[in-house]
Amino acid sequence: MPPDKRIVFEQPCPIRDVLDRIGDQWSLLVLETLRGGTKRFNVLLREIGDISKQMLARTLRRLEQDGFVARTVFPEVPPRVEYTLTDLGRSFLEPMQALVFWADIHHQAIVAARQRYDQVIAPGGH
Amino acid sequence: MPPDKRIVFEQPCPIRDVLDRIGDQWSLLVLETLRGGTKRFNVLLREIGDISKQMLARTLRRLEQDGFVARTVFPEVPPRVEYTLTDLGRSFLEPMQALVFWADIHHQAIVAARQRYDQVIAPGGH
DNA sequence: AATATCGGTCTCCAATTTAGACCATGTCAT
DNA sequence: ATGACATGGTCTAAATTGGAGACCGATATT
Repeated sequence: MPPDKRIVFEQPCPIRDVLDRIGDQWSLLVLETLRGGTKRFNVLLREIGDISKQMLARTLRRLEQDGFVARTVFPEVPPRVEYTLTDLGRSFLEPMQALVFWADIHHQAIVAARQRYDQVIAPGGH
Repeated sequence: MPPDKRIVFEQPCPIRDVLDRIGDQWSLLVLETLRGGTKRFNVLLREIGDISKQMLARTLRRLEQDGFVARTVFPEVPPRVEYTLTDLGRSFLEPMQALVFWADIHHQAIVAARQRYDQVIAPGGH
């Protein structure tokens, strides 16, 4: 993202600003995974399954930056780093929950729409 | 996305499947823009402002595919193509609205968190 | 010794996104 | 008649982003 894509009229547009952050491949998924409680880096990595270390590290750093998660380092060997939702992060789970419910309820409709599209529109093309 | 990243245990995981679609740079923004009613391609392009033609076209095609928006072509010259939310698309606006409200309410907290991060954590590094 | 754990970072390569040219067609002003 | 403009895209080349896997330092385990 260019440094100030989210700036409109000299002020950040809240919606754009927030959507730009959580609207990526992984943020929502990480947040959803942390709903289950404090977790270590490698636990997140394994639970999510198909995220790369690099992207998990980046996503967590941005979520930390924006105050959604807190990062705690334990100076042990081997190192231990725990990630946990902040109050802000937890408050975000509520609207997100609504989205997850919606997804559950309407998933079939989406799958059906895809099939219709593949059969009716795709062969002829636009 | 590899063709079947969203397939888990031989069945699509609804949450992953839906989040993978709407969780991209542009889908939520396009949907939010269409909340205002039926719009033509170039109107969307101008209202969103910093999306490229190609990405708008792609995003709209996927939203159409998944049944969120309907596409109507008027065989005029110059061509006219209108995009409008379907019932499914409109039903999605409700949980999304919750997200938008949340963003409005908590935007300041996020901005504050960023400043804290920049001042406290960034200089020392991790 | 070797090997594994842990939380990353780094490099290299593949995939995605962007900017911008281009297209066909018809209307409007010169 | 000629040129500019509008529309809804698509195509290409260049820039950005993402993934796979090597690597690290310190210690415990085999």
